[in-house]
Amino acid sequence: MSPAADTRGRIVMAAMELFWAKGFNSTSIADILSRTQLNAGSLYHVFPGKQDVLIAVLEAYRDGIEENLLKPAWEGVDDPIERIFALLARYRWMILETDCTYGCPIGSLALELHEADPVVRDLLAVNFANWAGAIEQCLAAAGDRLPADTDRRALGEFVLTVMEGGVMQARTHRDVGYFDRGVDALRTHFDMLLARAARRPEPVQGD
Amino acid sequence: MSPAADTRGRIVMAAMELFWAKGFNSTSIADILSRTQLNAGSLYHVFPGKQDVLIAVLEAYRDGIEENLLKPAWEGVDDPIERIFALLARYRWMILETDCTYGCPIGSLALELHEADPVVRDLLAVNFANWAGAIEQCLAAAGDRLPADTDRRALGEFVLTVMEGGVMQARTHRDVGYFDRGVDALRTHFDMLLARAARRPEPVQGD
DNA sequence: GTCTATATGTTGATAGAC
DNA sequence: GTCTATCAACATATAGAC
Repeated sequence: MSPAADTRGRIVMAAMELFWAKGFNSTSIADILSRTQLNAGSLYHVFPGKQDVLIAVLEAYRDGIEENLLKPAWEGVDDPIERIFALLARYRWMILETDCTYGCPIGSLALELHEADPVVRDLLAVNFANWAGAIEQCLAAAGDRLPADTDRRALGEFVLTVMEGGVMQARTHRDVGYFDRGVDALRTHFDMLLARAARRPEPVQGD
Repeated sequence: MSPAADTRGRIVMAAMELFWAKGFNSTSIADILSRTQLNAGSLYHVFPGKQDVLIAVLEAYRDGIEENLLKPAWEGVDDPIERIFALLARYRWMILETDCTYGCPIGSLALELHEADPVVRDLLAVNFANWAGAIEQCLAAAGDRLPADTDRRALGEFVLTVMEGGVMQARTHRDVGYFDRGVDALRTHFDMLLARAARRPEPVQGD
């Protein structure tokens, strides 16, 4: 790996943590340099400006969702519906791990950057879409356990909504209970959907 | 009304709009002075610093929720369940009115301010709690139309979650559809709860 | 590619006359 | 209470030697 690639990687890693902990605007280039032990020249040799660091960070989230988020969350969980709640359990764990200061990095950036460049906004949107898309695949795998008229895309987005809203309220109140109650409500939602599908089974081919 | 009170009111109003449009960190004192046509001396005569302007803004949201948000949303809507969706419809209207750039001012500030002063955090929490509390009152008014074991506090928070998540995704994708699908899912949730309560009516006193 | 020094602008906040 | 002028700190980004 070339030295520049290493430098780039160190910057992206440090910026990822700093943007998550302090936000984009409150993170200075000096913060990134301090954490990476690099000099301004090195950073500006790799990135034209601060926004390009943000873009690289969002690309890293996009490219790492499978390996860094879904894979560890779904370790040993095969049932597609339970995978949804296993992912939410992982967020719960992160909330506890950070003393209820955890914020979803994508969600926080999405709300912090009010007049974001189209490239940045697209990357935020792609990150959301991939997250919800992963849930949607679980819902597809659940097949006819869900009612036939279930909008699986909408339900995937709904799970993302519950995560974001739960994380937001838990952080603001410094209390996981707000996240837990949201997940409980979502569990009730799924229970009712599954019960409805069980009461009115799908027409089987040949009926 | 004393001149200072007028000055204070103008600053709070301007800051409210600016924090909503640009965020707290990206709004400078100069922005506020420019919009209010005031000078630095006047602002710092009323407020010790920028954070105190934020506190005043959050207090204004807290004190205005009934008059500025709930009252207009519930004009002519009496059914407690429909009031919930009328409030969400008002958010939909704001999303459209802003070309899908609308962000909930409280939610945005809650995620932007990573290391907020306890006073600020409490005010954010109170704003959330009052919003969810207003929904909870609707749910209480719905009485036995909802299942007896329904956690009405949790469900009120859940409605807030759906609003925040829907607004967040709609803004990021610049597409109301994301908000609409979230509200639809919540409608399904309520329909299932109401149907469940109708199937298993509450034990009536004397049964 | 990396270093140091620095340009250039903006920030929140203050001083002191009126 | 309001005005103007200004401070000190910090921001992003650049220049040019090595």
